[in-house]
Amino acid sequence: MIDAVPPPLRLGPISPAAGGPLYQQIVDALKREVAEGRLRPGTPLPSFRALAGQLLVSLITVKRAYDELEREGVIRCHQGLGTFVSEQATLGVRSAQREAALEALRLAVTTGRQAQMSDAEFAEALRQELERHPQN
Amino acid sequence: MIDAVPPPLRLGPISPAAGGPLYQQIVDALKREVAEGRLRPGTPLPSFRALAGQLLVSLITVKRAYDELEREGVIRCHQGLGTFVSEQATLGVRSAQREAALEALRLAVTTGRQAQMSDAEFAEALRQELERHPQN
Amino acid sequence: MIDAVPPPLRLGPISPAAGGPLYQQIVDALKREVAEGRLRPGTPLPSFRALAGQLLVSLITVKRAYDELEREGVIRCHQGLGTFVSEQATLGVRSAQREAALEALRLAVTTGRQAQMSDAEFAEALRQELERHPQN
Amino acid sequence: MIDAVPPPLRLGPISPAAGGPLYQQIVDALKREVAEGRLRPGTPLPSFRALAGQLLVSLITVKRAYDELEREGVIRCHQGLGTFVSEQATLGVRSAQREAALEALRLAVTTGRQAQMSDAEFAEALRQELERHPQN
DNA sequence: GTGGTCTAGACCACC
DNA sequence: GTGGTCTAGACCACA
Repeated sequence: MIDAVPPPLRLGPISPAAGGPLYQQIVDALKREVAEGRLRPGTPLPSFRALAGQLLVSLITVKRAYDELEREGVIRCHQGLGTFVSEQATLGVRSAQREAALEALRLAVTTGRQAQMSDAEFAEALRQELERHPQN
Repeated sequence: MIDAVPPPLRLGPISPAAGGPLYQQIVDALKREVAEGRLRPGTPLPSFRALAGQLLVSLITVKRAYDELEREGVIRCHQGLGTFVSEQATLGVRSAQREAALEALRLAVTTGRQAQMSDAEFAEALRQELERHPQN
Repeated sequence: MIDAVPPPLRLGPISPAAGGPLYQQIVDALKREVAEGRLRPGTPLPSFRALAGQLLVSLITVKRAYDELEREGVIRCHQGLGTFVSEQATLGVRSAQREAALEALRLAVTTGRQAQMSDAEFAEALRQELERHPQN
Repeated sequence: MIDAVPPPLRLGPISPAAGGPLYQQIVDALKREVAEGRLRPGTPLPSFRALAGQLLVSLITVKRAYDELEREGVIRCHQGLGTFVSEQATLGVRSAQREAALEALRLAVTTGRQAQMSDAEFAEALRQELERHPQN
């Protein structure tokens, strides 16, 4: 019996119109796949060329995204073998996302307090957002 | 008896190291002063040259910040007269800050949900942040 | 029987908030008085000081406005005697305003044509405006 | 067969003598190209450096014009990629030009009425102008 | 190569 | 004095 082939990587469209740098959009999309469990440790990633073709971006943009992800310990690039999701990827990414979420929440509070937002308003706003994004 | 003059504007230090563009830091600092009521409608702002000297940035950088603030309706620049906080400044800035806070909260939720954060964790994190920044 | 005293000059408020330069606002306001017949040739104008006090602007701003009006032949300044509406003022101002109106209309047409406005749209817009400003 | 390339951008001469600020002249010229359909959504614009060279103005002046156009939603600037006419550009510019035309017409009427211009005179002047600028 | 930011300094119009 | 515009040139981030 051979290993089950992982489903092909399906990332959202990468576009300059979306705001941020292209390489950052790729980084975020891949982190999201890892955090939500669709990309498991050990899974091989597409080659630079394959992903560049799939996302319609330049090769060096993909290279930069992979560099960033390797720097953060999410993936491992092995010369000649290919690129793989690292073993600690899921935990690492999740704790990083967690920290990012807390940071955003911190920003929300400092900004809202400047505009005199009350505890109740914050609580209500949070409740609404959580409802809109139910836990998996 | 002498005329009451507004207390001298005291902005936090502006530094290239602090992340964003210098002019944006100035914009944010001034918006904060307005939102929190320390800078009231009608108050004269320092001249370009004065603020540039005080913050140790270029005159052009101050100009750019003032331009942005005038575009957003926070201040009014009058050639030959000076620059003043506009009448609707406080309300406008506060509602904009409110919207920005909600946006940040939205980001916190989408990011945290990717890392499987539960409703309880969000609520607890919010509670802590609100405690750290009590309402004025 | 003595000459009827002209009614005191009553100009709209002059304010930096209105957009243009202060001196220009004064020039326009006085031209309007002349064009509409409330200021007749020979009528004496307030002194620099009087008008500056009345409009709450600086003396040199009034000076600049009077200079401009004299340059255009609307008023005559006589050292020691005072300032008076010139004899040809009404006709001159009216023909100048006429020309300005035509110029604005020209601009309206070139601008609107760029946005593909039709003859009918222009005619209808003109009709509405004329209704809103009936002839005296 | 080679790819179709858009015809090179041909803007009228930009000159300090023409009245307004240089950057505003550039803004207006580009809006005109968009409004009249010669510049379609998605079309790439010349780079800052290229346009600065072509118009014989400073790079910064072009930058300022592009900034203004991006703020108004007419173009999109993408770091590293270039600058493009935005998707909603044509509609947006046309409705803005329309509004500007109505505003100019409003000014024409208020100014002309001060000089006692009659309905008939306005109508005749409009007729002449429309003849001089026939609809495309 | 592209656009994004910052600097130093000039000249002008307005008050 | 004020703000408004323009220039020449630098450095950085992105593709």
